[in-house]
Amino acid sequence: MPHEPGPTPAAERILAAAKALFAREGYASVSVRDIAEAAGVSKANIFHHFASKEALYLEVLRRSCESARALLQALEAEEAEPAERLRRFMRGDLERALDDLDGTRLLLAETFDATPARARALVDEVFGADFRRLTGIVAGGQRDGAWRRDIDPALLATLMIAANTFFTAHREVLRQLPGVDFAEAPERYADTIVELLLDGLRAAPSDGGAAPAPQAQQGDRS
Amino acid sequence: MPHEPGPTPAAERILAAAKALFAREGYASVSVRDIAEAAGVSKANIFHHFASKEALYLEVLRRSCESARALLQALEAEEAEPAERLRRFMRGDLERALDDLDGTRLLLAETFDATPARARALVDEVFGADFRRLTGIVAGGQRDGAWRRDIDPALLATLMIAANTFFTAHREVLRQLPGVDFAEAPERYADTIVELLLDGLRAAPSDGGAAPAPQAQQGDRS
DNA sequence: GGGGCGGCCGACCGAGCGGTCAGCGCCCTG
DNA sequence: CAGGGCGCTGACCGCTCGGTCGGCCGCCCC
Repeated sequence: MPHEPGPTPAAERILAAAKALFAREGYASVSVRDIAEAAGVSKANIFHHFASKEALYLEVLRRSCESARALLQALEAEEAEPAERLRRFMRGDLERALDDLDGTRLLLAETFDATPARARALVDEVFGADFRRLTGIVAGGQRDGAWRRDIDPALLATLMIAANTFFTAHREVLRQLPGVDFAEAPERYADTIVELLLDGLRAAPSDGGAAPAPQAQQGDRS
Repeated sequence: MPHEPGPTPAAERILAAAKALFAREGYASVSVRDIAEAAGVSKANIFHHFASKEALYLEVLRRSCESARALLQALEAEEAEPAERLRRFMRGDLERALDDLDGTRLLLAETFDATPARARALVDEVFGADFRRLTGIVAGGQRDGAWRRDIDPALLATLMIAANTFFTAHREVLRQLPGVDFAEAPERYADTIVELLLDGLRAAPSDGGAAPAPQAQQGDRS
């Protein structure tokens, strides 16, 4: 190529240092001086490449969003039966989250207690499409007749995402919890959960005193 | 009582304001001036009651820990069959988390990416006992013979906690996700998840190509 | 009624913050 | 080889940060 330098090497180092620091310490706890030192550049150079600390943060976030979205979309290109697709999604999603821990933590911190506008933006740009695909897999299994239809696909998708999010965000707690031996075995964690959910999904459509009926049996204790 | 004033009313207002601000904005983003203004006191008065900003934060955190632990222990005093105990735990835990949203967010932020020492302290003081109780309920159901024994009780407990944590921490995202109609119905969310897990638990001990066997079938793609 | 004491305040401090600016040197072009 | 632009820097700016200090004011005990 002729002369398409793109971001300077120094700019890349700034982005990398900023990503690590923002993910580990949080936006407000990191100073531009910290980032400059970690990247081995002068503070002024950071403002030469980025308009402000916030603009730098947003660029870091944008890249993390883009990479997460790309990896998520690359997941599961081939066709397979619904159970297998669920298994692959769960494994792949968790593996991706752990591979880019800093990026994942950035996104998690962003969705944690986000404003409605922020949440909508993140859903539209990053999570929405994959969540839809996940619910689509479940709905497909239900249409096949293999799975019960009284479980909301969105709820099952949420449960799977919740499991992976928890593993990623609170892994250190998992390591300390009594009786937990899977903190270092994410694949076993993912697989076991999917199998458990799959068995729940294959059960009969809930005859007992469960929570199937849309009637409001909801008694808030008043 | 004669003269046991305890914390001054102003000190209580400071604690309340600090809790709300720390929970919503994060420790580093909140200044002592912000807290003073929100509490309607002078900044100097804050340092009159608390040695430092960090000491104030720790006191807020200590109170939130204590209250969470007390409410969790109050859950489920009466005996019941395992399934019902699981149901009550799930509902109660989620209700408590949402009732004291600020306190819950404080704890969640603390466990998010915590250092090992911090994680251990929080497990020892707050979560450990309840996690043990939850795994105990599951193990009891397995001993009864009602539930399959190839599911790790700790994993099921983790999954339940993960579901509640996710609902609490990322509720705004839930509201924006396509096809999600339970963002405003925490009790339905909790109940449906428990029923799904219960059905998975009642299934046969996993004959297929599941993830039961302790053999390492783990192939990381290398 | 006088005195002490604890809750509380306004004013102030040094440090560190995000951000600016004039200028230096390298490299590419004419 | 002259010149201009760009990547980059050290020094500097105004401001806000967490924290301190001397003193006021009202209550309670003698």
